[in-house]
Amino acid sequence: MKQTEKPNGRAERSKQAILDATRDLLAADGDVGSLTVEAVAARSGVAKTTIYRRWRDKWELALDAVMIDMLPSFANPVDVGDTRNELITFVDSVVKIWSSRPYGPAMQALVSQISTQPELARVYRERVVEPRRDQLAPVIERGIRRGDLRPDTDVRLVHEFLVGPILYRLLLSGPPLDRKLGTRLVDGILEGFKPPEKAAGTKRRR
Amino acid sequence: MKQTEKPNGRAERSKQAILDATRDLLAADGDVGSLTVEAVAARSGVAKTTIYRRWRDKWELALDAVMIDMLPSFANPVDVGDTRNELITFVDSVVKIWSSRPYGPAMQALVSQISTQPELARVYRERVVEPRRDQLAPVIERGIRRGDLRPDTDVRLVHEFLVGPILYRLLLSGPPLDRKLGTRLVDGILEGFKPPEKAAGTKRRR
Amino acid sequence: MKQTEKPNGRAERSKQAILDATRDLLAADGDVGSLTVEAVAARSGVAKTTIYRRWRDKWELALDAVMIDMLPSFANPVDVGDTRNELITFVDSVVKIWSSRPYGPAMQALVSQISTQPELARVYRERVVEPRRDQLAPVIERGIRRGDLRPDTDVRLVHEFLVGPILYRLLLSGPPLDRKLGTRLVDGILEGFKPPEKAAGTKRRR
Amino acid sequence: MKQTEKPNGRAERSKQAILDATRDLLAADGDVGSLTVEAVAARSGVAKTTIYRRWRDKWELALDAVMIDMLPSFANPVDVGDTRNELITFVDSVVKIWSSRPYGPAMQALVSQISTQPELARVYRERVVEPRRDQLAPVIERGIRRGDLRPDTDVRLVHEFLVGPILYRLLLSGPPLDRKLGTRLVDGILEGFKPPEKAAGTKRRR
DNA sequence: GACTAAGCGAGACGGTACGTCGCGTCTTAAA
DNA sequence: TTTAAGACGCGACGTACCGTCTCGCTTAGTC
Repeated sequence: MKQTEKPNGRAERSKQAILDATRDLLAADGDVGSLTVEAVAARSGVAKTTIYRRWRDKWELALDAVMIDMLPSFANPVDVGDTRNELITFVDSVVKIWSSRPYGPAMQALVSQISTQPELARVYRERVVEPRRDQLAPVIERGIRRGDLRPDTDVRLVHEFLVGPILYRLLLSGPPLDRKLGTRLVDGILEGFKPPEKAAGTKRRR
Repeated sequence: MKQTEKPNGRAERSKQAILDATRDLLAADGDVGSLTVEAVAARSGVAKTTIYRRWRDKWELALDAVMIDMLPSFANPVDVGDTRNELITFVDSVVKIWSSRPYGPAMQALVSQISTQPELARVYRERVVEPRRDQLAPVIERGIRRGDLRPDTDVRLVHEFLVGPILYRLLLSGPPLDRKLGTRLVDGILEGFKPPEKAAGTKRRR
Repeated sequence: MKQTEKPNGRAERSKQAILDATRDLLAADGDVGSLTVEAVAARSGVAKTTIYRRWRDKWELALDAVMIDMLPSFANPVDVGDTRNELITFVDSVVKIWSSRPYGPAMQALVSQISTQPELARVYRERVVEPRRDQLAPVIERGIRRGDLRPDTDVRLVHEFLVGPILYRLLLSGPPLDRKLGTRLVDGILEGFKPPEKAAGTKRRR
Repeated sequence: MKQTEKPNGRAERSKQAILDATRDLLAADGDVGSLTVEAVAARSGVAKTTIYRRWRDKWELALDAVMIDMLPSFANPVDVGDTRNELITFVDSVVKIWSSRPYGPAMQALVSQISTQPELARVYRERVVEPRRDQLAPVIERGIRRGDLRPDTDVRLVHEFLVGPILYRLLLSGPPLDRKLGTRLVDGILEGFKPPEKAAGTKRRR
């Protein structure tokens, strides 16, 4: 049995120490500059070499550190018989994670690296984007079956409509991510912006 | 008269050389790392000192360089009598700028700095986010007057629904920014995802 | 019986493998840098631990490796009835060993460590310098008895006159160690540099 | 005028600080390990980069540091009408420099690098070996003219006879470099080791 | 038409962190 | 019990850019 797989072996212990130190540093302040491999090494009581043995550079480390406990915190929307509520559950979990430390600031700091380094992008898509879309898919399916959503509703498009605006606020457009944001987004895309009287008779253009 | 204000003085000439070099380096490859102050100095035939005299650091320089010719390229949607077309014009100009060099890659590279440094964020909002919202406002107003949009349509929300998903694709979710994207986004938010027969009788919740 | 003393025990076999690997690496190229403990371990198929069990550090190992087969290769000058020839035999064995691989390059690489670390210096003197002087002593004694050398000839001084210049060439002054070098050195110290007519009547100053 | 050539410019000041720190560290203890570029930087209040800008590695720096004030300290033997005294003057200056700090220990530490790195070897020969031989040449010439030395006396050989044994003691054979050493060496090579009565009638073999 | 001071090129500098290398120690599983 | 395998703490390496700092030279604008 390899050492790395042993639950409480030295390898595992130092790995945890590194990830903890990384999260601490990311949470300490939003400054990307605070996350240095040397600082992680110092804080975790681990040698720099040990860090580089496991992660190619500090961005891979940071992504790992934030993803590992970001993933389980996603609310998995269960069937509550109400599509709107299920969508709000989904979108609120996005708002919640990105408005909490260290995840919001970490995302701000990491996003340039993720979108720039193909390997990081691949990992992020595989481990975050796709799982989240897979969580949303059954909600959409149930919504269509219930008659709450158009039969041709595209999961990918809905996903982008729900997450994109939150990302835009987090990164560029500024206003804080407040509690009501999720509800407004869900209502926005459910109802659309055409006035009801006109919407009734409109043929959907695609 | 100060030299800086003279149209073709030494100061102005070197400023242009610096901005040009910056754009060249950003366009050369998507790698952020290629943009170093020393590289800019070398390529523009200017001393590093001269760069630091004008910009606090390379991120301010980079933001300046890309904003300066990004701004005039925004399509200003004119009144064509059709709200949907006007919205598509707006959103297509976002898709277009972010899918072209060096603006897309530059945005990917800069977004972490913008969202992390308050001063950069302020500048970006003042000079990009708000002007774009100001462009969108008359479109929304005309749409409401024409009866194409609900009377309570929120410009800010529509803006975020149109730009957010594009940003999400550019940075994280991956799929390329294609030509049909703008149309799909506009139709998505106009119609909403409720089926027509139900949407007709629904009371909007806000 | 301890394993270390068993002629073909595991201990003895790995010791030989380590020494062989060390010599190979030293011979491979003159570069000292090629001799790393990790390289020795890899090449000998032995764990680093096993090396450190036997040698304090790589310099002790290296010195051991080169001394072990350097020692028996010393020509032990036998009584051939001619002092000059016996001295040439002695000095030529020094020239020969230091102009061959890996001994010359190894000496160049090791000399700083030997002269710097007291323990290594002690070992080198006990196992190389003194045995060689002990080889030279009977040659000098026979030379004095035969009337070929002054009665007060100092073995230590002759030894240093014969070996020193060779070492100087090997390490610093540069010219290659050629075959005639031994003869020139022996003649140089036998005759001295005073002209014969004067030397005859000179009283030796000491 | 280049800054580097300015006698008290920043460049020159930091260069001196670096060389001083290097000598201090070399003198502090004979340990080679004490001479680290980082230690030199720390002690001299200079950035590591500044050191690497001028010297390829710590060995070039060390060689420079010791050579610079070793060279002027060489006693240049003047014509005192007595060849033996002039030779003793020469050889004593070698004994003296190598028995003083930091030059002796530094030489012990550096000799492996000098003899191993062709570039260092070239510098050492050009700046130390050859100048010293050039100092010895006129002594030999005068000695021949005076009839104190054989007409075919080879400067190179005499030089090696005088310096080699000292080097051998410094590095390997052990006994300290004492004050009488120079005299013994000069007498040794002047008289040779053949007994006077035999030496008179001997034909020199070369 | 010379004088002078601001702005500039050039590039060395102190500094921080990088990612790498090899040392010598320590842990673990298998022989 | 000893070994091979190899992770680890450590310390230094040499590099890359950062942003600051002289230093003369250029170059306008003033006298």
